[in-house]
Amino acid sequence: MAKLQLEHFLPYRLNRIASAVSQDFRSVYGPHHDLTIPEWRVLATLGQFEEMSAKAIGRHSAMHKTKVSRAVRDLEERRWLKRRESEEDRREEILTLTELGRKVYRDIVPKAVAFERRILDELGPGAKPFLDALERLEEIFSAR
Amino acid sequence: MAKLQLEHFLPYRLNRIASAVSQDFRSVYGPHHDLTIPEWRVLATLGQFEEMSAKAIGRHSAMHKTKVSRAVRDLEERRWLKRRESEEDRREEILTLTELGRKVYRDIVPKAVAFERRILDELGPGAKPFLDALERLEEIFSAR
DNA sequence: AATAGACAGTTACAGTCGCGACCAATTGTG
DNA sequence: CACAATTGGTCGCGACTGTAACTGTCTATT
Repeated sequence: MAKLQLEHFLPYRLNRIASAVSQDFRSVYGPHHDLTIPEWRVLATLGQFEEMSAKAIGRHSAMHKTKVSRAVRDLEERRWLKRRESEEDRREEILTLTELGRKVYRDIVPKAVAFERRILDELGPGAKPFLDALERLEEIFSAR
Repeated sequence: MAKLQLEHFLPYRLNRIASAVSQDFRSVYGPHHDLTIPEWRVLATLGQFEEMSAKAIGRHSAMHKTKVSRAVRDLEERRWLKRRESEEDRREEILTLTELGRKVYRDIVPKAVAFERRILDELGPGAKPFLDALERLEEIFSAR
């Protein structure tokens, strides 16, 4: 009978590591801005692309459309983004960050980049093969 | 201004990969047994250790005690495990799998091992450094 | 022996999530 | 041009989660 040790089982380990990393990343922006992960993803996507529809944000950040919808609603209430009706397709809303939203974005990005840098530095020479493996995994699972 | 591309950002990638792997792992046992992740973790832990308290299961499988409590309740209803009061400490309950529970466990384990094997094989020579990096990350984040 | 604090496990509650139904706008088909 | 099918976005619902409060038991201090 094959043995299985949960603590060495890949899906389990990946989940633990992913949530530990996310949890720790919270400490990067948490103290200054109170953000959920979905909100952060919307902010990051809009910071990156200037303007985008909710649909496109969902595609780019791998979020269900209801999750995007709610994150957008909350960010709008906080005046970090605004919406305007698309002219070509009036079902669509074009979303952009407000000046305040961009300010927060510019505040967080360098911290996020440094956070990632710190982790990769701790992996040392192991970082490159690790990132390669992640890429390979992304390929594998996007094909399914 | 440092740039940030969400799709290449480590916490984001780890979360995506972890949930894709878990999702895909569901397809291993899903068709035969309907199990949630917490239930699977309890089953796997008890399969591994024969008998254990809920507290110990939580520690070993990194789950909050309320999550363990509910998973145990559900598995008990399904007659996959049973509880008995500890004799040394009557606050504690000693949990063990029933024969039915062990049957399910023995059915799933080889599939789980094969599932993991398949992923690592797809990583080829990159598998070893990848696993090393995971171990390193576990160290880093358990220290925090 | 009595009582205060710690501890195992459960429960109530509030927040979050995804599915499915929905609305309004758009596109395709006859 | 009508009307059926599709699409972007929202909302209600049930399922699941962690926090905090609670119950019952144990342990340490007196």
